[in-house]
Amino acid sequence: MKPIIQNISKIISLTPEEETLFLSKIETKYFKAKTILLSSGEICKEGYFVNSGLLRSFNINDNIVEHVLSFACEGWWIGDMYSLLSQKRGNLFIEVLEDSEVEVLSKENQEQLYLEIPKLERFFRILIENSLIANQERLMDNLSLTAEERFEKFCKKHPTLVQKVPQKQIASFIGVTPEFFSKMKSKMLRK
Amino acid sequence: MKPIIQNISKIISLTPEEETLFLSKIETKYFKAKTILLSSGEICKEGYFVNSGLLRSFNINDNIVEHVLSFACEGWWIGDMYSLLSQKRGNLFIEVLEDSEVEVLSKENQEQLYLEIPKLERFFRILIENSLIANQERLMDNLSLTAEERFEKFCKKHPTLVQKVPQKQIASFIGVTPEFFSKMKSKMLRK
DNA sequence: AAAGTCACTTAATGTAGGTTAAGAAATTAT
DNA sequence: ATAATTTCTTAACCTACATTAAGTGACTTT
Repeated sequence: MKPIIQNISKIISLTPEEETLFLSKIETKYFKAKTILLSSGEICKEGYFVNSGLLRSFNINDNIVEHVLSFACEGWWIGDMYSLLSQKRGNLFIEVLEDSEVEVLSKENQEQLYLEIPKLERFFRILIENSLIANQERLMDNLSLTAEERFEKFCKKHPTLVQKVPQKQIASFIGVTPEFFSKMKSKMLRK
Repeated sequence: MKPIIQNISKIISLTPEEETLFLSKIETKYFKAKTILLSSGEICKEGYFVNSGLLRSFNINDNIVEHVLSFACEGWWIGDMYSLLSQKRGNLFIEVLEDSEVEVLSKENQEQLYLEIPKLERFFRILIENSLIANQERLMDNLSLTAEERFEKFCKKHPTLVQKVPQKQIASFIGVTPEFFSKMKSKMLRK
C-alpha cells in the first residue's frame, strides 16, 4: 500500500474505489536535492507528501537571514498553507534537502477531492488540527524556553532529523544563529 | 441572526433545519470578568465562541511567568486545541477578561454535529486552517522581528484589542516582560 | 475613606544570544 | 586530485531584552 494511503487510513477509511480515485489525483515525482519547489513571491499551487527524502520550508528576512518554518521527512506533508489557501503570493520557499520521492497534490485536485470524497474534509481537518497544535506548542516554547531547552526538545521529538539536517538549519528552526548554536552545542557536550 | 450562525455562514451555508440543529447543540452562557473557564492540568471539554466581551488563553511557566497564547473577542473562537482534541490534560488556562456572552460547544456535541452535519467538517477545517496560518506567521515574526516591530504589527492587526487588553498582557503576547514593554512604549512615543 | 491589591513606570545592573571576523573542516564541482 | 564553495568552530565584542527593586497611580474591597 502506498505510504500516502496508509497516512490517510490512520484517520479515515477509504473504499477501494475512493483509494483509486484519490491516487488518480496525485502525482508521484522525484526531486534532486537543492531543487526549489516554491519561491517567495510565488503562488503555491500544490501540497507535498514525502515518500522518502527530506524537504523544508523557510522564509528569508531582509534578503539575508533564513528562518526554517518546518521540515518534512517520510510520511509528512508540507506546503505554504497561507498561499495555498488564499492563492495569493506567499513568502515561503520550499526546498528539497535530500533526493526525494514526493506525492504532489494540486490545489485544484484537492478541491475536487473534497467534493468527490467528503470524508477527506475530515482527514485534512484532523491533519491541520495536529499541525496547529504542534505550532502552538512551538510558539509557546519560543516564548518560555531557552535555546538549549528548545534544542533538547527538538532532539527528543525528531531524533532522525537531528542526524540528517545541516546544523545551521536546526539552529534556524529553534531560532538562534549558527554561531551561537555551535557555541551552545559544544557547551552542552562539555557537561 | 445569531453571531455564531453568521460566523459559520461566511464559510458554508446551512439549511434552516441544520441551523436549528446546530443551535440546539450549543449553550449561551454569561461569565463575569476573571472567571477561569479552564485551568492547566484539566481536560478541555468545550470550545467557546465569543458573542461579546473578551477571553484569553495562556500558560504559566515554572508557576510564575504567564504567556498569552491568544485573545478572543467578538466573533472569535477559543479553546485548548491540544486538550480538546486529545482529551488529555492540557497546560492552558482560559480566562474571561471582561464580562462576556459566550456560546459553549462541548466536545461531545461537536463530534455529534460532525456526523449529523458533515458540512461542518469543512467549516472547522477552514477555521483551523486560518488559525494555523495566523500561528505560523506569528511564529516567524517571533523569529525575525524585534519586539517593537511585533508590537506595531499587533496594533495594526488588532486595533480594538490594543484598547481593551491590559498592557502587561500585550507584552506577554508579543513575548517581552511588562517592564521592557513599558520602556519600549515610552521610547516609541518619544519619536 | 482607608487599606490593600494590581497595573504601570523608571532605573541600575545582568545575560542570553547576536555580530563580526577569521580559520578549519567538510562537501561539491571541475 | 584540486579548486571552490559551503558548513562549522572559536573568540572578541555588542545589544536587545531580562531581572531586581523601588516608587506612583488606579482600582477593589471593606
